[in-house]
Amino acid sequence: MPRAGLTPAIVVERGLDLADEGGLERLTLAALAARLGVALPSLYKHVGGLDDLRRRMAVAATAELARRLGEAVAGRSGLDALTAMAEAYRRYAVEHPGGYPLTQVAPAAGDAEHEAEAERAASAVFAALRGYGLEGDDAIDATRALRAALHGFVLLEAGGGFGLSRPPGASFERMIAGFDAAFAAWRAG
Amino acid sequence: MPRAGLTPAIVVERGLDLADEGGLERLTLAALAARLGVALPSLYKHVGGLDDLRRRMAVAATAELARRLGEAVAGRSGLDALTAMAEAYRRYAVEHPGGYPLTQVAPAAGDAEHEAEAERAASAVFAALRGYGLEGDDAIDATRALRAALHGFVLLEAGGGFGLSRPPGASFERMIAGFDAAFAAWRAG
DNA sequence: GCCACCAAGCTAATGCTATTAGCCGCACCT
DNA sequence: AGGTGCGGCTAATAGCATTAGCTTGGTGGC
Repeated sequence: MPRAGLTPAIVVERGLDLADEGGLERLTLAALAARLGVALPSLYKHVGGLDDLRRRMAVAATAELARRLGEAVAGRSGLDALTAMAEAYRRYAVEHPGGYPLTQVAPAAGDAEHEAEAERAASAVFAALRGYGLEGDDAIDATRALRAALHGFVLLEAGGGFGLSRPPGASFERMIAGFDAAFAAWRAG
Repeated sequence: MPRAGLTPAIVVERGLDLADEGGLERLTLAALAARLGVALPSLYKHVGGLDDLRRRMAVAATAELARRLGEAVAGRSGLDALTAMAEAYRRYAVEHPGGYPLTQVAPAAGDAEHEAEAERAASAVFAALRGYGLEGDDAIDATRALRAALHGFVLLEAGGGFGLSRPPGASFERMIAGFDAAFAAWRAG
């Protein structure tokens, strides 16, 4: 019998595909093994189990999100940076409905690799606010509010939490414009 | 053997307790049956299965959230209403970490009971914005932004997504203040 | 070119989960 | 007191993750 030629990277990649297609609940070792044309236990030669697979997927997804966010804010500032970052954020979530939720699970304590990627992603959000001149607690509060709004928006959109009355993209743009104005006057908040 | 005296309501209630203690992943029919002092298949006399249990829990949790939000906005307006509603929202999420996520899953198509409760909760959020004089798409966008921020904030807080550097409550207050200012100037957004 | 080794695949077995089928007895209603 | 329905039970099935241990194919050393 010919070997399948799997590697941990391939397993993680196909796992992300599977999650994007059917949601994270459908990510099962059995389904993934079938997708890869391999018996279920064979996967254990490449990943440590379902939990380990999910962790690796989270690291990969977070790295990709961080990369896109970093690219979006590079060379931009103010509303321009904020808009580009937010659009990149939402686009990633729309394109990767299975991978996105993994980018927002907190890394396990001591998981340096995962923590580093999560930090990179959070830094890109933070960087989009650099032009607003916020410092200390102001900057922390602003970053938290922005992350919360982005996270909540894409989750509600993906979950069908918004009605069908108005395109989500329009509401998203308006929300970002609202944040731009709020950040400009943040110190008075 | 003495009867346990279960009802669907009791099963749902204990299920919510279980979810609040260990998270939604730990909500298993086996654990719930053990908690209720009953064999696993006995639960099927009261709920249709795991999916049905989760749906009933979602309805109950959403009803409770809607009740609290409705009470918070009653007799208040403007920033007062916004703050009270937001505090009630966050408090519910903190007190019911297992039940809260269920309040934000979209009802199945045709599930009138679930839809009605979800509508009640969304209406309470909407009602908190009444004092800002927003209409049409402006009101839709504002409600979506507020819901997104509330949802994202409590999820990130519960998931440990925020660092330990600053109390989340302070950031939450600041976020609400930011929304108050943003809604006051929303039409210009 | 052969051989030995290692890793990648496999089958088999275990235990946990949900679900269904079918049995039994308690408690209420007349 | 008796009948009946409902709420509990045990048994059986199927899907999942995980572990153990076997087999074989590809590759590097000689």
